[in-house]
Amino acid sequence: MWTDPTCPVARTVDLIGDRWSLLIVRDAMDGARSFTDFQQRTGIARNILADRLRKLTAHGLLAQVEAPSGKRRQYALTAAGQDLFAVIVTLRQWGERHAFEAGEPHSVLVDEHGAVVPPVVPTSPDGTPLSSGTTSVRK
Amino acid sequence: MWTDPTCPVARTVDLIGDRWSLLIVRDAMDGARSFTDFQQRTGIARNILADRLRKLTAHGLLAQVEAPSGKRRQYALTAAGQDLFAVIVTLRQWGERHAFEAGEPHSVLVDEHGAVVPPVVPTSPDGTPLSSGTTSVRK
DNA sequence: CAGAATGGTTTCATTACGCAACTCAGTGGA
DNA sequence: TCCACTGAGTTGCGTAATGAAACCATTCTG
Repeated sequence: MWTDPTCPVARTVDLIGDRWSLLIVRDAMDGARSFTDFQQRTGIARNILADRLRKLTAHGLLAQVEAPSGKRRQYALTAAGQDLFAVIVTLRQWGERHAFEAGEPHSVLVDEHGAVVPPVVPTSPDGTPLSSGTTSVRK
Repeated sequence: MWTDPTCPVARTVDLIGDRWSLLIVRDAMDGARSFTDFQQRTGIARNILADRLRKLTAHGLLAQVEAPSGKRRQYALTAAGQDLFAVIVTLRQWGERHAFEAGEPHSVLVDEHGAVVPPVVPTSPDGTPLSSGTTSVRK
């Protein structure tokens, strides 16, 4: 099924590598829970949203949970879904750096004190910043 | 044109949020340079590969460069393309954690000394690890 | 120079996506 | 209780994207 079945990047892209899944996860992290909530935030077509919610649920990124007080069922991120946080953040930071013209306004990710989240950078165990030139894939 | 014009995540997903673009970038980081090289590594259809290489080039992630000794032109990552390193790494690490059965073999990212790259985690300026619960998007 | 390899393009069938209309169950107010 | 309303999808259908395979023009290579 995969070109390279042992590559984690390929598997991840196979699960969330489309136009909408990551935006659904983004909005779930930002508090979206209901069908219409997702639909209005993303602007996705309703049938596609239904399909993506099904797939994300089937793959264990989302789960349908009972709402507290007799309300309708809602979608919530599972632990695996929450764990995409670092992916969303790096995507966001790349976009901030490269997808906007100079001076063009865009939203910014801040921590609970309002401080801008500094760039996420992969490092080796001793803290040395890494790049594609200083890393390799071991099979 | 954009899904959400001010969200960096949406813009980034608009550029590379499909089944193949990220795999092309992954392979470029792993040394792929020629058309057939990309085609064989990813298994993508040739017409789609041509289209993606055009788009990635148009968006400034790849550039066509003259090869050293009168060889054919090749594709190389631009600085913006190289800067996707953190995105690829977080996708890879998520996949390692969640897209494989226990004990199922997969490739691993190592630094130049062969040490496994530790999990990338967003932090606030003081080094505190962050999650979706401790961050928010400021418009 | 002939043959092979490279880097695509074209054609056509299949699939995915997007929009609008429709269904259906569960509130919610009079 | 009755019935309108909202939320959560599903269905139908037209358009766009994708994939497989064949085809073509340069560029190497012997």
